[in-house]
Amino acid sequence: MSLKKYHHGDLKNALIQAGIKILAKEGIGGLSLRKVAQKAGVSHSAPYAHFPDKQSLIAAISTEGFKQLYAELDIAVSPYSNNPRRQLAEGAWAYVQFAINNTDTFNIMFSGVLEKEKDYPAFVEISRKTFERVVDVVRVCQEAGVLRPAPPEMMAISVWGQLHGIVSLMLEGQIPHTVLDRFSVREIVFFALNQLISPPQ
Amino acid sequence: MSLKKYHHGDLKNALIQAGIKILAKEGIGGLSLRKVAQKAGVSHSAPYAHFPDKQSLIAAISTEGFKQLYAELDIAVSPYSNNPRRQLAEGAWAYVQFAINNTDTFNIMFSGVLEKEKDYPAFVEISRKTFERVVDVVRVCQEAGVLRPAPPEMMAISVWGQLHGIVSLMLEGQIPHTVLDRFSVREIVFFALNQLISPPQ
DNA sequence: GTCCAAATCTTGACACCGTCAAGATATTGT
DNA sequence: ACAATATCTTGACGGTGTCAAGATTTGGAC
Repeated sequence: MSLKKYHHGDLKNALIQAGIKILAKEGIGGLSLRKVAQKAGVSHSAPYAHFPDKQSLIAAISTEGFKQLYAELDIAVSPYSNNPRRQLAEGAWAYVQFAINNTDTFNIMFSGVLEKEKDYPAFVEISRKTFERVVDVVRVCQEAGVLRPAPPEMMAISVWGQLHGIVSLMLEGQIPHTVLDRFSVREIVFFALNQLISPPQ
Repeated sequence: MSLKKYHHGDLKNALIQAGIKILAKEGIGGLSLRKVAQKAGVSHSAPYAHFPDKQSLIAAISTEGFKQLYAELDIAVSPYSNNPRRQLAEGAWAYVQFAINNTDTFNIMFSGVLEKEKDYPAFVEISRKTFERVVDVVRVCQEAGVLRPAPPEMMAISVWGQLHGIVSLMLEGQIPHTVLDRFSVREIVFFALNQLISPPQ
């Protein structure tokens, strides 16, 4: 945590950043501890001073991804705190954008690459916090009649699940091109979201 | 394709079956070509006579998974061809059951493990066929007024995405236990699905 | 039936990987 | 100043995907 440099400086963060870059450039398959170490300019087993194993580095990268996702959701949503419908739409679109613009990070966060998430408190915490944020938006929407009355967590899972499912299938190439030729991603996403939303007025 | 045995017998299928077993027992992390070869009783590079690389074996396993998923969907849906609402419900639940009962196969099929799906025609074909089946069910539901009028492919993506997203988040441990304590998986799934369905009558 | 080309499988090697042990080096607290 | 600790290096281990070379089996042409 100190700003002062010793052997390397803040190697722990350097490793995380190197990992994020490699992930973005070469995908999950190209992400190895040894490559991360090399990119940070240290020997192949230097990372073991900061991470007990590869899973732990992956957990740190995933946690960073969640922090970024949370931040982007917050930025998208905050300006419209008095317009629940708009807030939901902007948040939803921000989620989709994040997934598309950070495919591999998104995959590492949500695709079973991290095997025992509950072992990593920071990951659990930011993931819980993100879900709470979604629940809050959903609750406001319900109070404004934009979403139907129901337990807000339940409705939040419907909304989040809807977005998450569609964008996952899209990234996986499971949406046939016969569909993608006729409709834009935006149309698909908002058509689905609108199924959950009560008609205006 | 011949039923006759030569060196091993139908090694290609034996490798796929061995892979499926290892996948179910040890997860994706435990799936290696060498282990698959050993389980099939051949040397470590025998698989290269049938699969150009590991991705290709994974594609074959994924394809097998899709065939099973298609079969289970079909079995669940067929008995109710004159009851669209029931058909949708049974199909949806079958999808969720498949994901829960075959976590790792499901992950290999949908979680970016297979990197260039379009290179594997059999995979593309069964995946397309499965989507078409969903579209058919959706279309019937629309004609019966169970689902709202819209381009059927669009509505199919909404339904499939909804289910896929919820079950993915669940498998990933992203649904907080505070929610899982209060609601069963069945309640969560059908609450979400009901958001998409027009009220009866 | 014989023989040859192709398919199938084995052996051995290579570079890369995650991980660990032993030791070197720098930092921190006393 | 020194001892305890954190950090990093070197070197090793078994496991991995992949390839090349060669052995073995098969199926078809004659």
